[in-house]
Amino acid sequence: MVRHPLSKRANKYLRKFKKWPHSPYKTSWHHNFGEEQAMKNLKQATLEMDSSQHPQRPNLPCPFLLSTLLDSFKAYSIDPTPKAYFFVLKTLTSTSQLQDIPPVLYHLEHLEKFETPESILVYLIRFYGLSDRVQDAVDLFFRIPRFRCTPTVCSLNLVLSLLCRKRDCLEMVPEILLKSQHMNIRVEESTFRVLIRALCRIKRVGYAIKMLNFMVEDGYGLDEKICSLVISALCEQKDLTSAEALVVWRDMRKLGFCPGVMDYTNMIRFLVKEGRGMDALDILNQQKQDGIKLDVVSYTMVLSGIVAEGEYVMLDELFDEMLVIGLIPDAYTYNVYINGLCKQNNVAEALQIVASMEELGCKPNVVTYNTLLGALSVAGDFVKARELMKEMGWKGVGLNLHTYRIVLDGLVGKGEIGESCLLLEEMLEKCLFPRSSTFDNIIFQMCQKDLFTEAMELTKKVVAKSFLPGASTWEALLLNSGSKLGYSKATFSGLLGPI
DNA sequence: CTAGGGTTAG
Repeated sequence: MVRHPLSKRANKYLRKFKKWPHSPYKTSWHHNFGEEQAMKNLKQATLEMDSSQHPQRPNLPCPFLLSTLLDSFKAYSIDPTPKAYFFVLKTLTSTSQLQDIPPVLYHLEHLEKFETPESILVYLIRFYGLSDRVQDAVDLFFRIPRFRCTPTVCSLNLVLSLLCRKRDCLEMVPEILLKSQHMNIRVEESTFRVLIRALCRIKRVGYAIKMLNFMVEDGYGLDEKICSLVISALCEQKDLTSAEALVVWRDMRKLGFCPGVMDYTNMIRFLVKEGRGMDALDILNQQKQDGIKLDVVSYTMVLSGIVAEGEYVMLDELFDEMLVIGLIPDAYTYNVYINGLCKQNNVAEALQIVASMEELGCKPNVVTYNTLLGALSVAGDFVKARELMKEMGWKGVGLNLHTYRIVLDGLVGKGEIGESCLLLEEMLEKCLFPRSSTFDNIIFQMCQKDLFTEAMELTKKVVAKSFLPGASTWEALLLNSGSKLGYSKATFSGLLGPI
């Protein structure tokens, strides 16, 4: 390019052709320059404010940062920009100078003319909401139009999710939804999602389901993720019954919801927990029909539900079915099945199953043994029970508190006081305590058999271990004491121990 | 890709 420096077409920005080629402050170049400088000054002032611990002046009509902002821009004869306001607001929030925010907003609302970007307001609303100033957040939301800003669904969704975080704010949701219509914000699918998610999170599943219905009524398609979310929340709460849950499940399926493995599992677990084993079985069958892979866990849950309902024919059928489709039962499954047999007083077969599970390389665990011991105790076969407890010992299956309590309760129930005392001694050595009613029962039976001294001795022993017998123990001892033994008050104060 | 999800007892 050939230059003609003296011609009229010379580069007008070259210094030697100045003065200012344009009136200052009118080129965008200058404007940008001014803005940059103003921002620089503002930021600089902010930094100095931090390092010099600028004193707080809470009642000042024009707080420090705001006046700095205004001054900085005035110095370059340009109007403050949204960006500058945003910067000031961010600084104020991150340095917790909340008292200075309202004046800034006042300025923004009344003294500026630009359309405030929604993002600035969204930022502040979120900040308010997350710092426990939900009312401020809501107020600001309603005030958005006054900043010459058209609120969108973003602001609405934000406010709604903030409200849903707190139970006591929840009742404001309908009002917001209503008013948002007057603000010309269109409720979108995303709004429903936000609401449903929030409601599920705070376990207001009933409302979540209502919202889901509204969503469908409004013609939005069923969202699989949202459905799963509702199902899992539904299965964790306890206000809605299993019957209601089944209705929700059925309706969703009618609308075309295709549940995934986790949905089936959640549903089954919930129904079983609610004692609806046969309903759980129904879900399991749906899963089978839908061609969704079944696993040991689902079968185990359903089996336990079926045992709880006493449907033993079904129990056998389902257990067989499980084997037929090639699933390998594990200890959990066997334990459920064994429990089923024990409930039918079929300890002999239960023991056979234990033997066969060992052959299959599935080791019985403490649950297995506890189940068996419970059944043996009910049957009064304490010889076998003792045998099993020994077996647990050499098989390395640790006896736990339940093990002892199960057998002890069995012994006491059958009036085997001698054996009871022996087992109780064993327990005390390991610092395992019986249920207090069990102990009361032992003492009561001893007193009935005139074993008053022994009862006293035993009570002393447990009290020494800081186990507190129930009222019945004291009652039994008192009723039987009077005439038979002369004892001093010291006996009882000794019993009560240092506690 | 796997782990986790599931069992007994007043």
